[in-house]
Amino acid sequence: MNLTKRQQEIYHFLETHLNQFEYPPSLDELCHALGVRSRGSMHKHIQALVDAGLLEPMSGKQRGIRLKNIFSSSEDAHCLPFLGDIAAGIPFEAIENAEPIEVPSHLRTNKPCYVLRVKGDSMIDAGIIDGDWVIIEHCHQAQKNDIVVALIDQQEVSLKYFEQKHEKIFLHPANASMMPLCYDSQRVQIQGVLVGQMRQYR
Amino acid sequence: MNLTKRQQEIYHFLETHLNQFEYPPSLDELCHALGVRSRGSMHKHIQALVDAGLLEPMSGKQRGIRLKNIFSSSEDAHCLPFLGDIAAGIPFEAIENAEPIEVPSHLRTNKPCYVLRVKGDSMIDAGIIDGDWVIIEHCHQAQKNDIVVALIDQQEVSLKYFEQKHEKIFLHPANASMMPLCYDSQRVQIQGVLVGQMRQYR
DNA sequence: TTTTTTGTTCTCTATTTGTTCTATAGTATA
DNA sequence: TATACTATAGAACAAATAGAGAACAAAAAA
Repeated sequence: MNLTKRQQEIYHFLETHLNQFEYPPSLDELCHALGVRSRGSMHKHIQALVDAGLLEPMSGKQRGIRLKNIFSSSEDAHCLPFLGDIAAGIPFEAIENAEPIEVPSHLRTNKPCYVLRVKGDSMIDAGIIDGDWVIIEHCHQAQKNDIVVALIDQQEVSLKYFEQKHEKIFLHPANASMMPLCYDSQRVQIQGVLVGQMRQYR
Repeated sequence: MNLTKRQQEIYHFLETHLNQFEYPPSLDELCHALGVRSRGSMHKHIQALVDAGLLEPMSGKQRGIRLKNIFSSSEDAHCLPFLGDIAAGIPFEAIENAEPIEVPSHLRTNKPCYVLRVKGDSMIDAGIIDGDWVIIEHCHQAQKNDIVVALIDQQEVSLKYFEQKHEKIFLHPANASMMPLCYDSQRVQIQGVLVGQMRQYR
């Protein structure tokens, strides 16, 4: 359903100013803010916005005007735990309280996965840049040329290409200005393998 | 049905300027914007565009001029139409049969969007590589530094940084080994702006 | 409880704006 | 020349939109 001019004005006002009120405004207060003298007229506009699915129904409650969250329909979508920045490391105990992030099914596997946010430019030549989300399959081993989340000396976490030669593990950045890292294998713990990546513009 | 010259002018104006109005213009306002003095004449043109399937029917509503949303068909909550490779261009007739692809809500806008698959390395320095999916908001104008889907001479389609200087449009690759392209603005048609990106490993 | 605030419904009026119609004029084509 | 198509102006009408204000009922506060 399309909004009329006045309805758009009012919705835009609510979008931008609703959070500036201490509590949601009454119809009279809205009238005053928008230069309308009739409460009944304002009520008609608000009701139209409710019918259009843009506001929650007030159902008689005083000061019951609320914006409807358009994207809240992601309730039943496939979500994974977002565990924060890669540099911060992964306290796996905190998965329970982790914020969920929506991930399309083709960017994950059917094994347990989680999401991290990339910090830094060490994988820039692989098209993974600062701020990207990466979807990681939670596992503890990898093959050559996998991109892995590696925990070094129980401290530092990073995203690198994986290679194992005998008792040495090489972690290759994808950045011409950085050198590969080499560790004894017992110092490196694999915390997962990269299976997907997402980026938001705007 | 073919459009007359005037109808094409008006449709092009609506494509590029409709979203610059706070709310859709009335016929009188359209007349003023396009230098026409008769509301009745404008109505006839708009009606022709409705009959041609390019605009939604106004059906008596005030300010009822809307571009027809080509993507409204199979709008599964979390899916967008996947229209194939970027190089292939966008045959908008084939949208009906387009395969749906799952896209998380935070990688799209609440305007009509579609998905393309990237071919080639022209945006590699922006972290967009061959085989990536890109989510494009369907619109017809852009700002400097937006990454756009541009149709050149009704033939070639590509993904580039957008810049407009007077009557010239510059399309900048993100690849040190490629040169920017420069065209007269009427040769370039914007088909959308990049709002999200996804990549699958494995 | 009583009082005040505030949402709801209603009627009436005015303004805005889409729709239809007639008339005029330019241009291309048979 | 006659005909068809396109474009424009402007008048008249009808529908959609917006607002005011009264009366009432539900909710919240005292």
